[in-house]
Amino acid sequence: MSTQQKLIDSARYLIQTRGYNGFSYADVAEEVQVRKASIHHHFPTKADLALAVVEESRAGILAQTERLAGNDFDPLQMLQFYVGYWEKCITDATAPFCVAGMLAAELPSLPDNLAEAVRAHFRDLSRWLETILTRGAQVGVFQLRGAASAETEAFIATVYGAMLTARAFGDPAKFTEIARGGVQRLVNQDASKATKTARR
Amino acid sequence: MSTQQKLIDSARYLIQTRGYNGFSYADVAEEVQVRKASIHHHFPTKADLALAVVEESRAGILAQTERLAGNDFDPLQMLQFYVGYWEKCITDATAPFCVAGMLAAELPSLPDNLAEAVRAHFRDLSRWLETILTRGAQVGVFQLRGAASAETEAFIATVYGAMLTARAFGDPAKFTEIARGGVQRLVNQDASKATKTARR
DNA sequence: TCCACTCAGCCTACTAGTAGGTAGGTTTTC
DNA sequence: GAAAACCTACCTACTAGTAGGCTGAGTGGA
Repeated sequence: MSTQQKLIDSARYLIQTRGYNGFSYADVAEEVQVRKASIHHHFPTKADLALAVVEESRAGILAQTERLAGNDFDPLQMLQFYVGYWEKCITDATAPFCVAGMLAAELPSLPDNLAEAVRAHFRDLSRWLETILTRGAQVGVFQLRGAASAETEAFIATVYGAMLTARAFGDPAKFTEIARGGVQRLVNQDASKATKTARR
Repeated sequence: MSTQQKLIDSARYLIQTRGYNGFSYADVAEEVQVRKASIHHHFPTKADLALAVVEESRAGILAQTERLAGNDFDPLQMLQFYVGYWEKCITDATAPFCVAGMLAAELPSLPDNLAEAVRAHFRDLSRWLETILTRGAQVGVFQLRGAASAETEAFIATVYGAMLTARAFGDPAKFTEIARGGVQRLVNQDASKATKTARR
């Protein structure tokens, strides 16, 4: 793996655990086993490094969004995949928190360009999830109580709130419990009782 | 107001906006218009200052919890009061985030005693809310889908997730929208349709 | 009433250590 | 041999925290 990638990975982990204001170039240098100056070679400023971390995540979401274009996906399975991804990350502590969630909390103290990237991340995530929820409602797998945008934001709040709660109680299991409840809430109870294969 | 209280208030605001790792004694000194050394006089270490902030919040919750002892309260009104409190704080930006929520995100990087106080805060909050939810279920105002503890944690996640979401999107209205939805979800639909006065 | 004393509160001036960042030279790679 | 990667050595600004002195409001005699 390239040093540049190692630097991004290290920064990601440090942001997840300690936040933007809680880590330094010295920490990254220690982890990746290079000198501080070498990090500045790849990322002139700390904001540049954090930006690279966020943009990498955004690219991941964007790639996922494009895969939804064909409309031939299972909305429920997609949501369960999303929650399951974080379940695994949080449970085995590889990524005990979403990097964008951490940065969102620190938003008012972040450099402008980084703050904007974080907001963009949430817009991207929101768009991706709203597509899934809308599609799910169309095929009858989901039952939305309000506007798709509002339901999407509520779902995002549940997932990120679940991360925070799990951290606050020091218990990863709480994430699973709360997040799965958030998915279940969207599922159309009538449809899931009647048929098990509610596809187009 | 005493200097000590001014220091706590200043620290509270700074933690809410920038987090524990995002502010310094210099910032507090600037705001309260005293010298750094004077802060150390009142609070020997930064952790002591932050601890005072958290303990003040805990005391508030504890006082609220004691008021529930008599069982003569309206559970729905209580929950709406809680959400309304944060609605006001976030909307008028007096307190754009819960101090414990912010610290919970930073938990892994906090000094031990401070981290423990934050966890204790969440235990207290959880106990208070669970009392309200349980009582609400007893009198039929609320309808709990699962265990009271699970519902409580889900509600906490929704509220704190709503704060994070509002900050991420730079829109305080999102907090109101999501949090009120969180309350509504608990309300017993049958009961609220049938009678408007579901008291003991 | 005056003096001696205490003490909280606040100050200036300082410490050791760390922050992010830079200048410029050396090594590695294509 | 040129570019990219990485280094040593350094800088300035800032961090939390300390040492020790000044002030002014009480307190307890005699």
